[in-house]
Amino acid sequence: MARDFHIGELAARTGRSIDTIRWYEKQGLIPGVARDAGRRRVYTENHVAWLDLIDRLRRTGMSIAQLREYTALTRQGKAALKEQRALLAAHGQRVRETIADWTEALALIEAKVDFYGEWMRKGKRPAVMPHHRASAPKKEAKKAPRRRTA
Amino acid sequence: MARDFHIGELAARTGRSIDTIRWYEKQGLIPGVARDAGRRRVYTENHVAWLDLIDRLRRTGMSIAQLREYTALTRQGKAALKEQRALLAAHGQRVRETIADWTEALALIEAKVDFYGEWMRKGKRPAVMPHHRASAPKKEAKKAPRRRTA
DNA sequence: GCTTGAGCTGGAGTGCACTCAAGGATGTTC
DNA sequence: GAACATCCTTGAGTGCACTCCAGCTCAAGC
Repeated sequence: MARDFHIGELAARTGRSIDTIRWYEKQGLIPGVARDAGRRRVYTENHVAWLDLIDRLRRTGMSIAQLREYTALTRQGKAALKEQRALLAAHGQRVRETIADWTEALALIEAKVDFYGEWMRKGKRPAVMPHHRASAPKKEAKKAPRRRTA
Repeated sequence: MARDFHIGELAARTGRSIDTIRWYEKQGLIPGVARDAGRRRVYTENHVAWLDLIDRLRRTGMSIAQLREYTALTRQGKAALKEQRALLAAHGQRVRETIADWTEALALIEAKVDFYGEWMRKGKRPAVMPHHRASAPKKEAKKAPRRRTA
């Protein structure tokens, strides 16, 4: 279909750096990369879509290791459909849990913002800040990923 | 009020490791740590509450640097009320944005899970996977924090 | 045919947030 | 008073996910 292209364009179109793309490939996250006569990597539209998916998963906290697993599964195509689905479903569950966790945290943050607002308006510290005898050790904290500093 | 305690108990009650607590202190995230006769750190109930707040903020992606800033502001008490509020409000905004981002990603993930389900049921790849000509470069990606591997 | 620009490889370096280890002091229990 | 737990400090090490660099090749434009 549409003409293929080199790494610079892929980088521009996906928002990742060239180095990151090469590094991802080395990590096994980018299947089907051809080379042209001059040994340069050649990409297709599919790679753009794939990197977009990768990005979604990364941004919702999937580690490179898990992404590598998932990529390996998709490489097996139909044969590993069940596993692909399971892996994604599990990730979806983690995402739901994290959203719940963040939503809860947001409530606390907003309460504290209100508390400050009160304090400023009244000139003196309001009686109750629901500093919440809440969260127990919460050993099983939700995970969330690091993002590039971009 | 309630008797004070040492670092081991604080660690147990907040779910952080002893090393982390000492490291946080060195980073300027824990004000008002007294010492007993034997130079051991002494904590109060307030420290438990404070660490819980810190934890909330950390888990919603606030960096140590920002936490340090916030801590410094609270150390100034009333004098920096406005800044404390602004910092927290800004963070709340980021949290809201991230939740929105994650929610959007979740929709894609679930769509893909359904897609796999279809594929498995029908035995052949369904026509449309809204592989979504969606997300543009998305240079301004939402940030999210790293979590301890715990 | 030479400059310019994009891409290549391999490997070292970075930033963040811990985490661990060594060697020692102090406190508590029997 | 000996054993053991708990705490102390300093400094080094870890894991993750990039990011940068040196030195090179290749292709295209003028």
